[in-house]
Amino acid sequence: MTRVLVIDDEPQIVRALVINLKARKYEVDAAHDGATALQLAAARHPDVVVLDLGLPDMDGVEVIRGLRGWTRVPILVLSARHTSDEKVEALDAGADDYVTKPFGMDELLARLRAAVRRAEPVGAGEDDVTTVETEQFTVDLAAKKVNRGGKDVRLTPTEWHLLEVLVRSTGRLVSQRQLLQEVWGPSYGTETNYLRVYMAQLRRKLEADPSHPKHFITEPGMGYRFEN
Amino acid sequence: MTRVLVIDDEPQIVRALVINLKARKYEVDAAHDGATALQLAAARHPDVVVLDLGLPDMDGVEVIRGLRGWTRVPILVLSARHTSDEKVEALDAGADDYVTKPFGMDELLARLRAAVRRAEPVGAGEDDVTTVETEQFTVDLAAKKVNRGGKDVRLTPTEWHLLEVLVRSTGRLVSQRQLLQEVWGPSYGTETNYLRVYMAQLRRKLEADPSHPKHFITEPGMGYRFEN
DNA sequence: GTACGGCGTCAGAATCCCGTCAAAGACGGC
DNA sequence: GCCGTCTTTGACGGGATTCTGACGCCGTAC
Repeated sequence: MTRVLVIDDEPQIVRALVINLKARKYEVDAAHDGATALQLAAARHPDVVVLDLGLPDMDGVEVIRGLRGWTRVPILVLSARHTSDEKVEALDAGADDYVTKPFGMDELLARLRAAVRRAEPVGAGEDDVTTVETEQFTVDLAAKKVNRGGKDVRLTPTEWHLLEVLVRSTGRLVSQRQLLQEVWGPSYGTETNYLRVYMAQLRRKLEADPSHPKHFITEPGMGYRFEN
Repeated sequence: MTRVLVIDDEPQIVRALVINLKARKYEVDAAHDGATALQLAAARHPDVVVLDLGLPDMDGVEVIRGLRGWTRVPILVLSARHTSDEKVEALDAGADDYVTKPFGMDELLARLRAAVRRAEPVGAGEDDVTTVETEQFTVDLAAKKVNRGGKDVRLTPTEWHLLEVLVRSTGRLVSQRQLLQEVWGPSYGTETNYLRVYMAQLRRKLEADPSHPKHFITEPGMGYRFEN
């Protein structure tokens, strides 16, 4: 699901955007000032940012610069200013698009889709690592492929999803609750038997010695960890 | 040097753009109709395209689709039409930005810079591939032709579009949702029966043994993959 | 030594997903 | 207005995937 960060200090605009975006199956975070926005962006890694330039605490262009310092996430600027200079400044600061208020919701959504589409196939913007290698096997996150000894390994959707979550935080412990919610959905959290079954599948398909795993480590009572 | 392709049938607009672009050290090609534009694009591989939708010989959106079949070059659309529908259609067809006439030259140039900047780090690789060959058949993305055993294969528009999307990300898994949204439009995403029907068509027309596909691989529950 | 909680394993049942086919509906050309 | 092509829709069978419960093992606490 695509995650959108909406930054605007006018509640009615935020409301309109949130409603429309959620109706179209986007995941939405909202901030009403620049400082919160930068924090949220760092914490949530949105796939696209919608930014109103008229914020109470800081200049909108500063927000753009703050984001561009560490991410290439598409930024779609909203503004009431129609002057050419404003647009040029925002675009040259790193914005991807500039829409003047009042705007048509259809158009905004289309521009949003365009921005997301452009960014997508490359590398999701945040992690540059698309392949992970171990002595036993290779995981290609972009192609969604696992190779072991020259042969592609077939994984079911659930197996793949679980592997993906673990590999994305290589070396770190991922709690059982977190795994369940990521793979099976937000309403799961206690069905640890699912994890046992699917971890066994993964180990059987990928570990050299499935009963003595080297990469898929169990942390009893806590969760699982992918070690490289 | 950045190469720009300008497509417009109004001489004075072309002149103004060419002068301004050349003054800023862009290399400029110009076309005054869609057919010439597509040829020029294939021959010269511009880094960015400025496209006026009002062309004498074909619909501007068709030009966008023609380009998008084989290249991800940024497309900046110019149009006198202000309606939301026009914009949405162009953007969803693959345009990157939409500027209504009359436009400010400063703004246009800023949007152009933004479009080029975005595309920069990616580029390099996949863009120049216009034909893909397998033992069974050859796909020419620019010419929109598929050849099998010396004969051209007739594909319907939908079949072609689906093939195009798959071939463009050869080796990578393309999710069902992504395929549906690319081929049928942004409002689709769950109609997987369409995919089943059209994948069957493609396999029947292109695979040596349609019931045991070598190139059009199904990843159950996830999507499809074109393997070469 | 024993009870208990957490984990791995296994196998059967229910469900989901895919490929296939055929027919109805929409569209465009003549 | 008719006809052919393309797209959409529905139904069906077979196979893969997911869910579920039972069982045994192991370490820890008492």
